[in-house]
Amino acid sequence: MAATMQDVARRAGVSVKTVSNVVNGYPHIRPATRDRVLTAIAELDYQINLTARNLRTGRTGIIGLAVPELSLPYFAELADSVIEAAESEGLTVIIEQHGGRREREVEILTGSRRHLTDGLIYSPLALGPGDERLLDVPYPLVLLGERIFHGPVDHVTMRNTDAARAATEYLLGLGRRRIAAVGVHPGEEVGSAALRLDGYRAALDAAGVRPDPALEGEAGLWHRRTGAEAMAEVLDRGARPDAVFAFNDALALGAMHELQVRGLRVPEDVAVVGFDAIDEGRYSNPTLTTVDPGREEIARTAVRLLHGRTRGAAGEPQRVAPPFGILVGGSTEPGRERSASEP
Amino acid sequence: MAATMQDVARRAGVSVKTVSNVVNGYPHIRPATRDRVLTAIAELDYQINLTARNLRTGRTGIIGLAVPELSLPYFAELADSVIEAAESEGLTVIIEQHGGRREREVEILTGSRRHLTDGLIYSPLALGPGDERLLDVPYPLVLLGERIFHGPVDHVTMRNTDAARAATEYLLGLGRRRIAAVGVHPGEEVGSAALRLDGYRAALDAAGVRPDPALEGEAGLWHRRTGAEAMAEVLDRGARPDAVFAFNDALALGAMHELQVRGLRVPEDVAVVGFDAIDEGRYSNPTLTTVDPGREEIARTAVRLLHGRTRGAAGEPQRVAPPFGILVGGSTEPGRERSASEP
DNA sequence: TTGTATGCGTTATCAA
DNA sequence: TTGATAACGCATACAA
Repeated sequence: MAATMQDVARRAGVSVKTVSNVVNGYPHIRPATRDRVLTAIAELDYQINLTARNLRTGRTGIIGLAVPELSLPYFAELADSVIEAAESEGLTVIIEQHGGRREREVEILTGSRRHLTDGLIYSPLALGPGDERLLDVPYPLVLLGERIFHGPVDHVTMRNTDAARAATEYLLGLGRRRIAAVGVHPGEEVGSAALRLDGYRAALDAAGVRPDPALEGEAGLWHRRTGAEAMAEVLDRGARPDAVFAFNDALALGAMHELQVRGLRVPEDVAVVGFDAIDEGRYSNPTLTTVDPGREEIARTAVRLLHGRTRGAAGEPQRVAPPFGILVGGSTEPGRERSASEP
Repeated sequence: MAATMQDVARRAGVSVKTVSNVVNGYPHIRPATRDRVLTAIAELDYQINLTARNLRTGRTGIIGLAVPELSLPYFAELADSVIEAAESEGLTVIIEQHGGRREREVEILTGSRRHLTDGLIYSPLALGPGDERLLDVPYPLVLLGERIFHGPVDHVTMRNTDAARAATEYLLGLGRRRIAAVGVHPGEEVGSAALRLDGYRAALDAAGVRPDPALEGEAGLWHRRTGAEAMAEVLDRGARPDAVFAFNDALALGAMHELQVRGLRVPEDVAVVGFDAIDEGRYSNPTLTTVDPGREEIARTAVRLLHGRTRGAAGEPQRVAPPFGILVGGSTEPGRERSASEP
C-alpha cells in the first residue's frame, strides 16, 4: 500500500531517522543525503502518516472550533475566517455545532474528540457564570463571546456594550425616540444579549429617554425567524417603535421582514440597525445598517493565541477585544447604499 | 498525565485486553469484570486515546468535506447538514475550503491531510472533464455537484437541468418572455452553470421563445456581489428583462439588489427566481422564489454512502439525485409570502 | 472468558 | 552527520 519511512529509507540507503530528519526540515543533513532521500520520496510517492506522527508527538495539528451552528451566517463567516487563519499557520480545523444546548456544550469540552485536537476555540451560548470551572481543561482553550468572563483562559470578545451604545446613540441622533431592542434574554446577566441591552439602555438613559419594556423583544437563538417573531410580538403588544436595534444581523433581517410584511416602511417608519456586519446585509432591501465587530481580527487573534498556547506559550490569560465600527446602510438613512465599496 | 489503558487495567486488576474489550463493547465479558473495569475508568477519569486507536486500526472516524467556501450560504447550510449527519453516524468532519482554485482542489485530493480522514465528500468547482483520473484515489470519495460525471466514484447531484427547466417554465407560465439567466459560465460544457443553462434554454425553446445572448449574465463565483455585477452588466447592455433566472440564491439576491437600486420593481417589472432554497430567501424583500434541490437529503446521502464505503461496502459507483421542488415567494408573485410555514 | 505479545509509523534518545 | 532502537497507546492473533 502506501509507502512508509522504512520503504523510503531502504530505497535511499539511509536510516529512517535520516528520512525523518529530511521530512521535518532538520538542518544538519549533507545535501547529497537529502537529495537521495527526496528522490526516494518522489519515486515512492511517499506521504507522511500524520496519525503516527500524532501518536508519537502527542500533537495533532488540528484545532477544534465550537459554534452554535453554521446556518447562522455570522458563524459561517467566522468559521471561514478561522479555517483561513488556521490554514495559514499550518493547522486543520474540526467544527463542532452545539446549537446552544448546554449538554452539547459540556460534552464538547470533555468529550474524547478533544484527544484529536491540540486545542479548542469555543463559543458557547448556554454556559454562563458559575461554569468557570468547566473551562479548567487540560488543553489550550480560547473563549469567544461573552458568556463567561473570569475563566482561566484566553478570551477574544467584542466591544458589546460600547458598540450597542454607539448604535443606539446613532439612532437617537437620527431623531428616533421609540427604539425597540430585539434579541433580549430576560434575566440574563452576562452574555451578548445582556451586554448589548446594557449599552442600549445606557444610551437611552444618557439621552433622557425612558426605556419602555414593551419595546423589548425576546429571542433565544438569534435567527432570522426568531427576529421576525420577536418583532411581531413587540408590534402585537401595541408598541409603536420608530426604530429597532437588533442584537445581531439575522435578527435584524427577520425583524425588517416582519415590519415590511405589515406594511411599515424601513427606514421611514422604522429604522433598523443590526450587529455583525454579515455580507447578507449589504444586499438586503434596504441594505442594513450594522455594527462591524471585527470578525476577521477576532478569528485571526483566536487562532494565533491558541496556536501559541499549543506550542507552550505561558503567561496570564489574555483578553482581546478588537475595535468596532458602524456601517450605515439604507435601513436607517433613505437611499444610503453600502454594497460594493466599504469593508 | 492522562490515564492509559494500562493504568485502568492495573487498577481493575485485569489485562489491557480486557479493558479494550470493555471500551469497545465486546459482548463476552463477565459482568463483574466489566464493572471493575468501568469503576476503574470512572475513578481514573480515563478516556481512550483516539490517535493511538487510529494508528492501530488505520481508521480515524473523521471524514473530510471540501467546499468552495463557507461564506457562500448554500455551503454553510450544507456543511451544517453534513456535520449533523456525520455526528449521527459517529463521525467527525474536517472542512476544507478551496475557493474554486484548481490548485487547491487538487491539493485537497492528494495532500497528506487525507491520512487524517477515512474519506472525503468533495464538491469541486474548477475540476472538470478530463480530470476523472484525479478522482482515482486510494480512499473512499463521494462527489458532490456536476463538474465530473464519469468518475469512478459515488456521486450525489442535483436535478439541475430538469429543475432549471421547471423554474424557467414557471416564469414563462407567468407570462414573462424576456428572461435573463444570471451565473452563466461561457464555454463551459459541464458543471451546474452549463446544466442549468441547458434547462433554461430548453424551456425557452419549448415555448417558442428565442434565446437572447444579451440576457445572459456571466458570473464566475456565485456570490451576491457577482450576481449584482452580472445583473448590472445585462442592464447596462440595454437588455430589458422582465424576469431573471439566477443559477443560485446568492446570485439571485445580488441581482435583485441591483434591480432595486436601479428603481426596478420586483416582481412587477422583473420577476426573480433563484436556486438552492437557502434560509435567507425566506426573509428577503420580497421573499425569493427558488428551487429546493433537497440539500438535507444530499448531505445525508453523501455521508451514508461515504460511511458505507469506509466500512468496505463494495459495488458499482452510485449516482443519486434527490427530487427537487419549486418554492414560490414574492419575487415572482406579488404579495406571496414564504416565511414561516413551508420546508 | 481473559492474558501475552506484537506491531501500527513515527519521533526521540543516545551513541557512533 | 547519521544509525540503532525504544517508546507513543491501542487493538488483535493467539494462547490459555
